[in-house]
Amino acid sequence: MRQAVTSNDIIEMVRDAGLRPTRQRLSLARLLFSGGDRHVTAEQLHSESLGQGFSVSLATVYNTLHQFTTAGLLRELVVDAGRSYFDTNISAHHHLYFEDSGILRDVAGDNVAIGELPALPEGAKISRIDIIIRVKDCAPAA
Amino acid sequence: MRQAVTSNDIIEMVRDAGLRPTRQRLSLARLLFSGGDRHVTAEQLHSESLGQGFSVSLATVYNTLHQFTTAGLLRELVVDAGRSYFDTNISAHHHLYFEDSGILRDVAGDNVAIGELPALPEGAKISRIDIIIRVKDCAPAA
DNA sequence: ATTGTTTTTAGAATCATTCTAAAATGGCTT
DNA sequence: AAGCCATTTTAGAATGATTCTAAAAACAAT
Ligand SMILES: [Mn+2]
Ligand SMILES: [Mn+2]
Ligand SMILES: [Zn+2]
Ligand SMILES: [Zn+2]
Repeated sequence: MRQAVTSNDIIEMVRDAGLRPTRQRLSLARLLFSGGDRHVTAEQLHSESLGQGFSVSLATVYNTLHQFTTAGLLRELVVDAGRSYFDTNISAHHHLYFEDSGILRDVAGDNVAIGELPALPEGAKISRIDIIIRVKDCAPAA
Repeated sequence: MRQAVTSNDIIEMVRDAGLRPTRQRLSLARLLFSGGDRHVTAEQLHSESLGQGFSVSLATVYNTLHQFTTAGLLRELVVDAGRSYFDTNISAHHHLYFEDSGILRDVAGDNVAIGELPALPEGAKISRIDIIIRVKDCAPAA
């Protein structure tokens, strides 16, 4: 399980990722990992931080999100051209995407079965399979 | 079948899409639909046009790609943050994406089975299901 | 405290895409 | 053919998310 709650858990998590537990990284990690799983954009996380009264630069938010992603603490989702979401749920699962509201919802990974795939070229390895179910909220976003 | 080869087929296709068969649209349509299926970006199609000696503005390439997409002649793929691909294959199928080279390859639609999905909210409709198998070409791109 | 490394930051730069407003073209009618 | 009006194309500016730059701040180790 990787449900961090205490300050020490957060510090551990960042340190284990090979990153210095700086004030900014710890605050962002707390926002990301202290509640349930989330899907956030850099801008969202940035304004959430400012809202909570602690200021980080947007550049640091981007740096941190990418560092966490490289360390395997986050997964980057491409669901909409020109905007990246970061997912705190790194287990195998897929997504429901509400195109109108921009909201993402998880779909359990075992709800999808993949049959035979074409043979891959020499030395190629599947790095990930992304499944996005695009939904049109025919009613205006609640 | 929608394999267009003759000039008349191309004109028909554009006209049936509710668009005037202008020189630019016909030339772009010919590039897109005269060979086998393709996955192109706006930039790619634009420089391909210039390469063939007929000049279109990039704005027109974007306009045309979106108009063709709206008309159902193309499908827009989001596979990489910050770059849109347009797919001339509009039948139900999925994609293999070579992350290093940026190449897309089709995967037959019946190679994938989707189980039960979570209940959708009132009036919501699935508009599309995108499956992207990301491949790391462990060897340098051929 | 000193030093050397890592991190943060403001602001500039990038880059795909969209927008704007003007010029060109197309389709009709006379 | 000439005139008219709607549609299309276009160059260039604008946008917006992201990345880069180079300098200041924070950190860890001595
Ligand atoms: Mn990225
Ligand atoms: Mn688009
Ligand atoms: Zn998720
Ligand atoms: Zn395809």
